[in-house]
Amino acid sequence: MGKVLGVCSLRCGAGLGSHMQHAGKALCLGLEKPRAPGVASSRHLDAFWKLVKVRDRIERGETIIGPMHRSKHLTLLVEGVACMSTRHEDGARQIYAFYYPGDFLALHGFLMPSSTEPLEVQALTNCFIGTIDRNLLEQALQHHPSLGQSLWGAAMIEASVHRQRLIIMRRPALQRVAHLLCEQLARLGSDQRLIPLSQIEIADAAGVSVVHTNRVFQDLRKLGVLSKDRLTEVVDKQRLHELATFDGHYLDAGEALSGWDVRIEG
Amino acid sequence: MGKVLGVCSLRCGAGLGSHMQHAGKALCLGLEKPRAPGVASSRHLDAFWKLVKVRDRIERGETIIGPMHRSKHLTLLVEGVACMSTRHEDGARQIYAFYYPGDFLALHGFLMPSSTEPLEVQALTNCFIGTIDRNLLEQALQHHPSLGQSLWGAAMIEASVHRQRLIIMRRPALQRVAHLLCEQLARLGSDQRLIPLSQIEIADAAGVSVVHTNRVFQDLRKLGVLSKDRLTEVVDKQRLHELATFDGHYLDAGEALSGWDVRIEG
DNA sequence: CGTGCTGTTGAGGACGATCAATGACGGTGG
DNA sequence: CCACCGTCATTGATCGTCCTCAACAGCACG
Repeated sequence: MGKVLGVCSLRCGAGLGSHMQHAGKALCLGLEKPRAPGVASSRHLDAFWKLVKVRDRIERGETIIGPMHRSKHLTLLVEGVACMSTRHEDGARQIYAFYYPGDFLALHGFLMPSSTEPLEVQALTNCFIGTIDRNLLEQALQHHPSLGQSLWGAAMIEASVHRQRLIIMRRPALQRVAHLLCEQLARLGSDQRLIPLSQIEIADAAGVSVVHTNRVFQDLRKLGVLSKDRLTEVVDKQRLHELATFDGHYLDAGEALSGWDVRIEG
Repeated sequence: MGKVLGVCSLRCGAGLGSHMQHAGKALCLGLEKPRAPGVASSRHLDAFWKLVKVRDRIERGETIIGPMHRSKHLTLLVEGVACMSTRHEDGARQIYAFYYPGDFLALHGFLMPSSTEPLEVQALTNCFIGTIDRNLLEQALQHHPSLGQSLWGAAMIEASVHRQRLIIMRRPALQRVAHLLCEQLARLGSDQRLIPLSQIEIADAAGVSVVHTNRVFQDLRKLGVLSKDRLTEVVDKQRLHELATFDGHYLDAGEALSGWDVRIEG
């Protein structure tokens, strides 16, 4: 079996296939609409999408956005998988969030350019990223104020995800991993069962050692939740949700921020 | 460590005797001038402060803001100590943040009224709270746009605090507790050495059992960091910072959000 | 065919949870 | 003033989860 890495899915555009394949092959053939966490599709997004220009191809393992990044543009993941992380002083990697096609990268870093947090966005597979110039975004936001709501909503959801993770950090490793898997399924889309992450990456995000993560995987396989092969494939989503006591509401922006209008001054 | 302004903070004026004491006694005697992150000039804050009306006295242990709170007003802690928390299904309490006089309570809940997170703000001592009506706030924000930046900046700092806590959750208990104490010192102010929290509350926030928290306290006392009496009193702040590898930058709003303007529509 | 990354398995040990009981302190009512 | 009570702090003992170290197997890639 091929590696899981390199697989990405498209669930933004309606007609786009979301087939899984392996290793290093870039499969996303196009991306019609951006998908930020919590940003439901709307007519404004069409206008938004026109602002995006594909800028760069990023090799797997490279840093997309560095620690002291003061962005004059907003970065968007067009294709591939990435994560936001920091390094502990002992070298261990703390992963805060995974990003999939359509996600804004380090949104809070764009909204708060002066943040001194040593955050880093790293490509977990070969990626394509798009950028939106700050000036262009400014204009768009003036025409479509609700777009700003979406931006802020997405940032607030990032915070919700962090809070949620604080909760499960106090639970045993199996539930921690299970919850993380649930979250990825929810982010990836309804019919997605294959999670494009390695055990190492899941371990770094769940705060569990790689060895123990592997044992948890085996437990989950015995429970009939994960498939037997080397892939991270969920075969019993219902059971997984039960094990994790997962409630995906915290990922919904819903009508978040309704009534608010965000715009950019000069 | 420059300006450590705290989370969601409209902090008391500097000259005010806001000395805290141990569990049970709420001693903040007054609150004259608010202070908010990211706003150098205080003329906006004066206008802001006039909107606040003291509404209620909250008894220790009571809930200030319930889980499904859809606020038509913004709540502000005038006096006392409070915390934002959730309950685990087993009854354990997860504390996300402590609030001190001048802090906004559950700011994200105000910015995202539709959030379904079961968050709760609870009074840890007898408290006085103030409220700002949403309509009034709306008007004020239109006259003083930078206030909106402050609101959003404070919300983003809440997220930073959560992220930071995710980092230290992977470190041993002593450093976890030490870091939490550092954070409280930074939030309380420069000269404050007495932390108005019980070991139980610190345990619930640090994710350590109460028993083990007590043992950590004793270790910290042997290290000469905490005083010998039953109070949570820091006598060697420098050493505490070293133990925790604390860097308070993540609490700075700095010039966050400069260039942004937030206002409220209807 | 080596090299590197990921996944897998075993053994030993540390950290911290849990249970249980006691001490210290403040407040309350008799 | 004293007995009683509730909350918080403290201590000991036991046990489980999970980390660490170490080695090896499978697979992709040059």
